[in-house]
Amino acid sequence: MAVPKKIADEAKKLREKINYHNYRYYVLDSPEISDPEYDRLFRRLVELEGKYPELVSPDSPTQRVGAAPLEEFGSVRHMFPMLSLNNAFEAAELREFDRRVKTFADLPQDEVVTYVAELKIDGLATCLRYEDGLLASAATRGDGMVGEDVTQNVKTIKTIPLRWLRGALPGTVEVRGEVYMQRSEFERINKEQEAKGEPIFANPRNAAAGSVRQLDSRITAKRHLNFFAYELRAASPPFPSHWESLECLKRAGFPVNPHSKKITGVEQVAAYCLDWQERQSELDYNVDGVVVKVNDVATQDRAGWVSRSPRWAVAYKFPAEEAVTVVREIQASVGRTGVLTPVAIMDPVFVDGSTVQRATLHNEDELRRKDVRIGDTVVIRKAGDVIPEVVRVLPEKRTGKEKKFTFPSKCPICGEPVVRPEGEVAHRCLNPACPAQVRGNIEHWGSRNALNIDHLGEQTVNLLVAEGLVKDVADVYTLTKERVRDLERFAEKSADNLIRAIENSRRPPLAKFIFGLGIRHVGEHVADVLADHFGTVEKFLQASAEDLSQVPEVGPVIAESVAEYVRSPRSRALIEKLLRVGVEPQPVRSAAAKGGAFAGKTVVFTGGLSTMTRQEAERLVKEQGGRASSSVSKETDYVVAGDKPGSKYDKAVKLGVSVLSEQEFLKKAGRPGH
DNA sequence: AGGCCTCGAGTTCA
DNA sequence: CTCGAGGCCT
Repeated sequence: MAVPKKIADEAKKLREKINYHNYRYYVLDSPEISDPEYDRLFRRLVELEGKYPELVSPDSPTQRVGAAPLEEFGSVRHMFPMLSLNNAFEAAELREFDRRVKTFADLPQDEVVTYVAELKIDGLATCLRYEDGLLASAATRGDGMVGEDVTQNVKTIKTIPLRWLRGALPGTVEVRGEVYMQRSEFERINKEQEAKGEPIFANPRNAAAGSVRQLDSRITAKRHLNFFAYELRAASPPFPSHWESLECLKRAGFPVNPHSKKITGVEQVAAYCLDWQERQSELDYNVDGVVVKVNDVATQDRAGWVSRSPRWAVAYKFPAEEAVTVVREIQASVGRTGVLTPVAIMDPVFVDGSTVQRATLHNEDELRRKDVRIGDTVVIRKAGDVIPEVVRVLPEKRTGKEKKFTFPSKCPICGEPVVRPEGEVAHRCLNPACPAQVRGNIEHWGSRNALNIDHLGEQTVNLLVAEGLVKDVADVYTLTKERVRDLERFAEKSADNLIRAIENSRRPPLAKFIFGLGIRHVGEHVADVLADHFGTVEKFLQASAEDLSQVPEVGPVIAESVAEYVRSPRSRALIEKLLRVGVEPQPVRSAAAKGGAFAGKTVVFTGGLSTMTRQEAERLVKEQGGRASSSVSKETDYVVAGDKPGSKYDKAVKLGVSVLSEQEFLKKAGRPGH
């Protein structure tokens, strides 16, 4: 049944009206009409949409109430990676930042730079994608490249425009900002949770995070989340300054933090930071610092990037919440490599959202520097919001009964001797058969970045090893459902899950296989490099120290460690056993053979890249069949000169090697405008 | 030789 | 996130 034109027009008008009043009410906090009037408009729209379901458009305000629960979140790739910022903890570091900006942007040191300072809201970084002004998707930060699709949930946030009110930019743009929960709302929700006998949230950030990651967006709708926009990104930068982007966002109807300020000169910036450090409690939301950005986009571009963070922005962090507790014991925990790590066991204390009881002391040197003793009263805080850290000892609380910790001379797990090798800080148990190492190796094999075997976590591994079912990683593949099911805590279903997860891991890419072996100095990255270089397990097993040191990024230490590993009868036996029980590492399909823009070519990068990290660029070269090297020689085919190229550029010119700009490189790789 | 950047390995709690 | 250490550039 076609919708009569008159009705369609009315619905459209209603949507626009409601969206406008929404904005007046929620963003500007100055409604033009009364609540009953608003409700009348809303009910009329619901009525029309009920009668003619085809009227429901994605930007209809009725879509904000939440939809049926999802099975799981999809994933969304960000147009531009969401990167992290360098931190500053005091004014001196802000001045240092200012100095670096000028150095790298080729400005005289007496130049006064204009910055934009914005409160750093303690919430969840979120990326909204708009297509021709219409909200298309919303994603969490995730790993910076790919986030979770939380569109349904974000639509319930009333201050986020489903369609730009005015000045919509054409094409695809990303609006980034922080989803947060006001303190008052947090308290309201916790009271509600308490009344329902449900667990309460530790802090507003956790409450916001929990609400955004609700599979049932109807629940999210009931938690009144909020949003501040702070970044606008499009294929080509739409404005010459950051401040103008913020103004555009405001015009479009986004809430932009009212305390954001354009500031001239680093001294004024420092004053702003210190001012808000004092006044943060005046706000109805938590802030953990101030973000400072160079205002002028051209200056930003000249200042460039260091690996994954921009040189033109910095996060000034307010001092973290601290707590005082007592160290009752210091334990040495043994990791999979045999390293003994001292861990302080403390009286439980509540800091920044959770109760903390343990904190790593890293190693002997660190422990000495901080001079932590058993019985000491210490100040602790969360490093980066999660990991507890001992900040300092309070020596005035000492009674004289405190005991210094001495590293055990025998491994606490297997009783074999512990040594601290010359020139290293780590204490090690050298016994490869030490249960801690055996368990650790199996756990590592199953871990997410190695063979990714679900359900093979710490608990399960402990049990399997204790029961004698598994002595090494190869034994994992001889497990049967019947044998697992007979274990305690394992019923039909969980046994099934485990066995299936193991079966799914039988054909890993060579790189994952090598990483999973847990060879010393071979982490994810080096494993990747080795797999690409050797291509098959057979070739890898024949590698000599000399072959290995030819591999870029592999120096003498890694070469020796790997050579030792592949020649050791113990590890050869293990690998043979793995192959025998049916693990088939997949040879690397040579990109060179497949052809590609850089087939058989060697590419070297110099200077900073603006649209991707060095690593990503190197991966791109590899995907296209080429090899990324780090030094220029006559074997080099291309040198890609980014921002501020170094001596490699000069060398390329001298040797007559072709030099590409970043844009030319991207074009060649088939990713123009990436 | 010294400095910078990246990588590896260990860690916490819910 | 932390520290330590390996590799490469200057």
